[in-house]
Amino acid sequence: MTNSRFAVAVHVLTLMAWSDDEPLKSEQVAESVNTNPVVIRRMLCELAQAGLVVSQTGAMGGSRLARKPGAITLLDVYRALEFRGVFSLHRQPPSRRCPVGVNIETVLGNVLDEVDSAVENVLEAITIRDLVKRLKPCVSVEVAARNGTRKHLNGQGQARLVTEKVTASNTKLGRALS
Amino acid sequence: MTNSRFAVAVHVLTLMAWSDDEPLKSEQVAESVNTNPVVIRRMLCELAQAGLVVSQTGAMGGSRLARKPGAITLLDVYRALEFRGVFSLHRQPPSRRCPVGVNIETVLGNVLDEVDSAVENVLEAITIRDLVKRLKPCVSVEVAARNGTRKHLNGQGQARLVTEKVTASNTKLGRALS
DNA sequence: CGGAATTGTAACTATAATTGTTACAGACTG
DNA sequence: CAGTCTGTAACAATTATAGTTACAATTCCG
Repeated sequence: MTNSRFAVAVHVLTLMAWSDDEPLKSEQVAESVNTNPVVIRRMLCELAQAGLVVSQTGAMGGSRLARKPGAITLLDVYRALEFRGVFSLHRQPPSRRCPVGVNIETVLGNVLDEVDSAVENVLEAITIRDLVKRLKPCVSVEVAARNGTRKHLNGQGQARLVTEKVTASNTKLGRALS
Repeated sequence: MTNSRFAVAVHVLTLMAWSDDEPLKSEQVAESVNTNPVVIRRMLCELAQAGLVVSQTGAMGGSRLARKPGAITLLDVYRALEFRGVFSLHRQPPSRRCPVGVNIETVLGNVLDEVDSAVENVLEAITIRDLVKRLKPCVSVEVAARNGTRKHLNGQGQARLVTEKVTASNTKLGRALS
């Protein structure tokens, strides 16, 4: 798959799990993912339709997980994005005058189903909570490294237009992102 | 995956297995796959580089399997086409200023490796010979049906420019395709 | 209430991968 | 030598994804 939709969706949900129940703005998420906020909102709509996140419009709005991270599997994410399977069949159907062409789609379809099942079994066994857990050791290493080289790693952020009022942007993840 | 390269490659190899050792011309294969001969030749080059087929240039040339169908697994095909894995990571790397973004690629990479392994295990267990076997029952049903409706199903082929000499086109699969 | 902040969404453009097409040089057969 | 094929380059067409701009609708807060 040339596409990173799955990776981005998992990233987004993991970010929300990381930030507990605090709603995130699409702009914050976009900054972490390193893309455009509209791309994120588009994806959040899909995830919301699948019941994985809930969003709120208006000032102080944002999105958060609809369930606990342990109750969201990567299979849920995969299905939310409506992938059609790992491989595709022929774009245009093979010749019906050829004894192989006429039936290869059926046979291949069975193979692709087998592959898809295998993929789904793996994805079903991993939850967003698992990913957060896997993330934590990496991050503490990272934080340790960062403490040793504070001058290098701090201060490379662009100036953010954050007021000093206590807002959602001024909480745990908000600070991490700004 | 939006692409049908895998399906086409498997189709091609199955076709060659079906036709035993008789070399097939790219035009014949293209007719079965319902695409352009150059698309087939391009793919045959990849399969040849991977050691799955051998081709011969010149008159009376064509391509055939380099090994017995039972010695070619779908994993061989998958690898020949150099897929990079079932999913991709982010196109552009996530923010290094975000505690999630900075490590999500590592964590996701592990997940994608797990998925890829699962896919490869399935593909490794299926050979081209298996597919030919799976094909055969379908085809006999098809042949039976065709015999009942011969007038409909015959004669819809375009006129082919086949000489009546005994050529490769005049053998088992050649007849089926013409 | 009115203004500011955010999502949802439409309508584009841009980018990238695959697929399809034309053309032709080089290899092989008879 | 004449005719058949593959290998390959070059380019157009198609499709999916990603990015951008714009704006209506919703919600919060003073």
